[in-house]
Amino acid sequence: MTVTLRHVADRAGVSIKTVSRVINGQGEISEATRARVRRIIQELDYRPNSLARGLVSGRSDAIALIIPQITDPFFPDVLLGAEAVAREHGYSVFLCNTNDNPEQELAYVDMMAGKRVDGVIICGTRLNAAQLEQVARHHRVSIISSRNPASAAGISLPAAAGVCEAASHLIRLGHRRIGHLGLGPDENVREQGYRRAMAEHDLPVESAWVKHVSSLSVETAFQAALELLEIAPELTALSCSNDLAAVGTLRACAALGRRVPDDLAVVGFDDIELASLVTPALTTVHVPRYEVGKMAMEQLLRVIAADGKLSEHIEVKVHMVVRDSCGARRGAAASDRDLHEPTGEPA
Amino acid sequence: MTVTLRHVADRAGVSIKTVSRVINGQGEISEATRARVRRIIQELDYRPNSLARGLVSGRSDAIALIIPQITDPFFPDVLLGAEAVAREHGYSVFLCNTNDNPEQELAYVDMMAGKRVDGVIICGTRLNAAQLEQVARHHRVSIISSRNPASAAGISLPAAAGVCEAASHLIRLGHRRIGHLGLGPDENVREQGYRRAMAEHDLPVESAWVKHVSSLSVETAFQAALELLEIAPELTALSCSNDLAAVGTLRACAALGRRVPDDLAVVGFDDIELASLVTPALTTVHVPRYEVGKMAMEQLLRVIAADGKLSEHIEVKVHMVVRDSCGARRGAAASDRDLHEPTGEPA
DNA sequence: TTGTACGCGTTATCAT
DNA sequence: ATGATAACGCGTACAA
Repeated sequence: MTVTLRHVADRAGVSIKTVSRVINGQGEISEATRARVRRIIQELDYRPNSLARGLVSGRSDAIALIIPQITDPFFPDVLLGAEAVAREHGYSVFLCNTNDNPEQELAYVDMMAGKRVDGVIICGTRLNAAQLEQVARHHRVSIISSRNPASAAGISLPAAAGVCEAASHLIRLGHRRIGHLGLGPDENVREQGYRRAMAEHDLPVESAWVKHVSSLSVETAFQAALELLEIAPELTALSCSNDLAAVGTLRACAALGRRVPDDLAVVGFDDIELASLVTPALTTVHVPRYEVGKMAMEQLLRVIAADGKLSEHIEVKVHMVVRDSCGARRGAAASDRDLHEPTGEPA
Repeated sequence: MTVTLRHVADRAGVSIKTVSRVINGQGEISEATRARVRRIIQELDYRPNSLARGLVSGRSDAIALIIPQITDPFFPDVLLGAEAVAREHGYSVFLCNTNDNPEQELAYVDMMAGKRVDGVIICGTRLNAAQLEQVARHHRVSIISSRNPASAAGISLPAAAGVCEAASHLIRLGHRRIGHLGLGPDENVREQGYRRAMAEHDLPVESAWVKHVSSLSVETAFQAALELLEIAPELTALSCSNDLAAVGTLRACAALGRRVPDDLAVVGFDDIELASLVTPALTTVHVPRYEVGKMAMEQLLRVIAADGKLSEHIEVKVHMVVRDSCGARRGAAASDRDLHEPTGEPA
């Protein structure tokens, strides 16, 4: 039923190798036969079978992108960047959404190994260091993380430094009782950034001030923030592991009647589009997500080209974006700072 | 380098067929050899090559999901639902992001045909009816759309009816000069819903009231709304093709100093999470996206099982969600309607 | 310039 | 219960 090289060759009265040649543009072929073969290919709507091709070439021209939650707006941007580069280079991408589940993540790694993907991008892994090392040893990977195994190539996000900067910002604004809301108890790089900022300023961190959630969504953060603010009403500021958590906190404050930033200052992380769309707009740390995805894929291409022998990390830069959720606003109207300036804006 | 059946067979002192049998759980195998083979497989970390498997079986256990923009929060949810079902059934999913570009969409369809995917889910296609028919004839597809080709199976979204309902809501609130902002000029199902509502109520639609954009994002909608409201300041309400467009409109109103809903009522479509997070919260039409993705994948499985001979559409239900952006708010505090009710909420 | 024959790793058909 | 062998569709030596 399905058209193969054989069919095209027979129909064109040539050998399959000749057809193969015109398809891959190799060797010298007479213009006449080339044209004829091309026509037959069109007529028969022939399409090379990637499976067969991959079987012999040992390459599948596919890569896997492993992420915890595509519904977190952080990841679609990363995906976009990675996919753009992948497509440019003829690669397709398998999307592997792990639902924040380490076991599902490992299962996907295995599955993708079976698919003989040429490489794997792991972003926002929920694996522990040992597991990640293990995966990196057996596969060609490009890891996007703030805790990259030394043995694996990838993109390094200065998350601890970023959160530290954000927390320091709160401290500079005069806050002393600052809490943290984030993933826990294991994935604590960001929390460490918060703790570092507190330590550097000789500020105590009460254990009740740190709240852990199992996944970062507006809803889970909303619940967690509600509990946190009940247990630790003395907090005047909250550092959140990402913007979704910060938005959940905003909602919790609204529900509790606490005004932001007056009654509670809030900082997020990631600078997803949502951060600038909520009220008050979030002060947060910008991560160039599209670039990160792009760089991760470029790095993966290098790993593939280097036959796996490459373990370089590239560190991206992040920077704070000050908006309204901490009360330290510099001029300008709240509504249009992050969009192009409209012409003739009325007062 | 890579471990094959052969290696396992040799090491276990059996034929490759025997190994194949224990892997696929076929035929009668003595417990002894089965155990031994299993052990060797573990030792060698053997993994069946899907490419080879697919070559002979004619199946790749992979499907393609084609979407215009993963950064539109509509699609991640659809993806999640589709992926969950896919994984349950042992399928992997290729993500094909077309960037709203019909040519890239067609290119992806071709590419995926080469990959010998077992089926394709097309969601939010930018192809015209003829192109879509064409694709549906040559591939096993499940199409998520509000304009499903009769010949193809899929999930049908009552977008026109939904927009009509939303626009009618505006009309019931007393609005007469209502505009529409959406994708154009081709993909106009939603616009038609708006026009139907206006027609049913004998209201005119000035050509200046309908604004087309080439893609639906906050940013493009912001620009478009700015222009629209300048050209047609007489509008008192705006029906938007989706929530992102509605949020862009909200931003434009903020920039122009027009209050929502007082100076302009706004309705969206999709009910993405963002809709309930902006201020004022959007009145919109809820689409059960996760369910849609799930159903689409289930439908695709049926198409595959039926050997492509299936063209049934399943229509999903949508419903209006009234929030604050039209001024027709029923009781309750704005902030917590869409999250679980907190205990002991202060006044 | 073009063709033949083999192998990629697996499943399936027959034997034994 | 197990094994030899032929496909699957394509690329690559090696010939011609």
